[in-house]
Amino acid sequence: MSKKHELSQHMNMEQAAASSAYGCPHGGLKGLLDKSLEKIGLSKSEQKKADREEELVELAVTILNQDGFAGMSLEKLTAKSCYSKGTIYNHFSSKEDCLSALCIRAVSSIMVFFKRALEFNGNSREKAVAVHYAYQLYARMQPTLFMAVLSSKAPGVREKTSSERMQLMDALEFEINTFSDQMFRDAIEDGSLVLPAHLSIETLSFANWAMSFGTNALATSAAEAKAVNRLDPNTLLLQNISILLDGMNWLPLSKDWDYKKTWQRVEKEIFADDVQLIERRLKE
Amino acid sequence: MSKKHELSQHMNMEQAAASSAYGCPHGGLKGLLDKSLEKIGLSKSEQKKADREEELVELAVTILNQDGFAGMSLEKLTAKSCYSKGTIYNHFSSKEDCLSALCIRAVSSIMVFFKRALEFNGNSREKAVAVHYAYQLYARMQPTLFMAVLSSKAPGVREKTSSERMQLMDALEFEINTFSDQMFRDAIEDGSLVLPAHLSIETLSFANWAMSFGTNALATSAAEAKAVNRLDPNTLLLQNISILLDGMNWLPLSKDWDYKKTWQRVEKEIFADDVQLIERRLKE
DNA sequence: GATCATTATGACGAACCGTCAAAAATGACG
DNA sequence: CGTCATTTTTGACGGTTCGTCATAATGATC
Repeated sequence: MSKKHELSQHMNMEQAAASSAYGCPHGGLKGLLDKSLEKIGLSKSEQKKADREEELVELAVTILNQDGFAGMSLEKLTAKSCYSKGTIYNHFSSKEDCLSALCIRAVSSIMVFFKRALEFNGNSREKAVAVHYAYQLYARMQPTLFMAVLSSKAPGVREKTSSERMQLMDALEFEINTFSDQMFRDAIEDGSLVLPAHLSIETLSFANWAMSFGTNALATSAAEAKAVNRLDPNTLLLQNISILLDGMNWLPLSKDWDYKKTWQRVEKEIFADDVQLIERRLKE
Repeated sequence: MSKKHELSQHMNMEQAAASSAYGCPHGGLKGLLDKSLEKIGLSKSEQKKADREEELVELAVTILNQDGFAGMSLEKLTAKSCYSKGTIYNHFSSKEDCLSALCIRAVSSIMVFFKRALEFNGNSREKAVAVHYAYQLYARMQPTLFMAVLSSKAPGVREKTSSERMQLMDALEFEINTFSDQMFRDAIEDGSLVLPAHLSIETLSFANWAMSFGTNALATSAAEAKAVNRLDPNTLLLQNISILLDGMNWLPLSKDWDYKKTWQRVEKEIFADDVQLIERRLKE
């Protein structure tokens, strides 16, 4: 029996909508897309597989959001999808491999956010602030996925991840690194930052990342604990970053510039849509 | 059949040594300890249970270190211990509850480290540096446990943790918070730190924590990745913290004081034994 | 040593993992 | 078309882990 026939019984509207865009076993309107996609140099079967992987990752994200990190299982993914176990394992060599796929998706999204943030019109330190805003925004939009990225670095997960995916992962991380380094290079270039004695660009770049990551991770996972509750979550990261960048002597210093205004401008000028999305979700 | 009889067959020396100190079902030399322990106000049965819990947590830690986070299971704990499933579940209401117990153990150890660090002879900023050293040292000694503390904050884990353990956890976190805040109070007291405009002690304390946590977490879990590899792991945290504390204007600033020397003094004067332990472990 | 309360045991059903032989779909070629 | 080799899909299966619960063992009390 084909799982296809269960569609109308077991699928809710959301899922149906999601998968009809691609199509189960030999799905419907896909032919229309094929031509344009073949241009990229993928054979039909390769393209089909890529499409399905996209579909499965999407589905896995919804499971992750519903049932949390530990609740995510390939069994559930099999049940929710219209494919069978074997096919699922044809895409993901293991549960951990699937998790890594989710993380690649997450990091890619973050990178897109970062690039959007960079379009903010301001001085080099303001641009850095905008990038931090983007990071914090993503952490709030996708808390589980955000934390999952960290878990995916655990040895147990890495060991069970396919080597191709590992390469992709590493390449992405390298891209983010380069991106971060570049922000500091730009700042040195335009004179607003002078490399402190004994410190390299890499060191500053890492410190910057560590602070942002640490703040977001604690804010995300310790949200109910008192340590974080006592502080204003909206400007937590801004404050922490301001202290750090002041420590680097990145001009203009926070005493000479209203970065809170910058923060709000970023919110309104670049990420208004996404913020609205969060707020709408909170009301429900 | 009692599991006790399997001891000589299935237990290795290590485990046997560990459990003989307490004793399976109605273990041997325990009576000697009972009197002194009763003073604290626990009945024999309560004490016995507490002892066994201690033993189980110890055992769980070894499993965690061997098989990693995901590999830890109450099934394995049952197999390695000399008790049965029911008894194990009598101590831990679920796998997650057990994990929380491990984290409580971890945070307690960290707190002990912190207090030792505070005994360092130096100015207030040096003492803060010593505490960071302690944090980083623990993260290197118990990387899996260190990361597990974060995972235990996930909603899925908290939900399945017994309420008593949750309370203990929250109390511990509060203690660490208070401890951190106090460092800043002391610094303000002795005049080496002036509260910057619009910033509270809580804000500084949190920034300090976030930076330390972020650095250690990234260093621990991204050790194989290039981002961290390119930097010196031993002074990573010191550098990051130095920038941050400079940003707070905590005197003496890093340009006026050799904190690398402080760092090394802390290592030698307070944590020499533990560092040796790590290095010995690396050689094997 | 008879009685009752507490604790320990391991068999059990359910969920999940990852594998694999068999079935179905695909597509190349006459 | 029909044939047949290749590729993909399927779901049944063995193994592990979870958490529960009826039953058995233990211990306290009189």
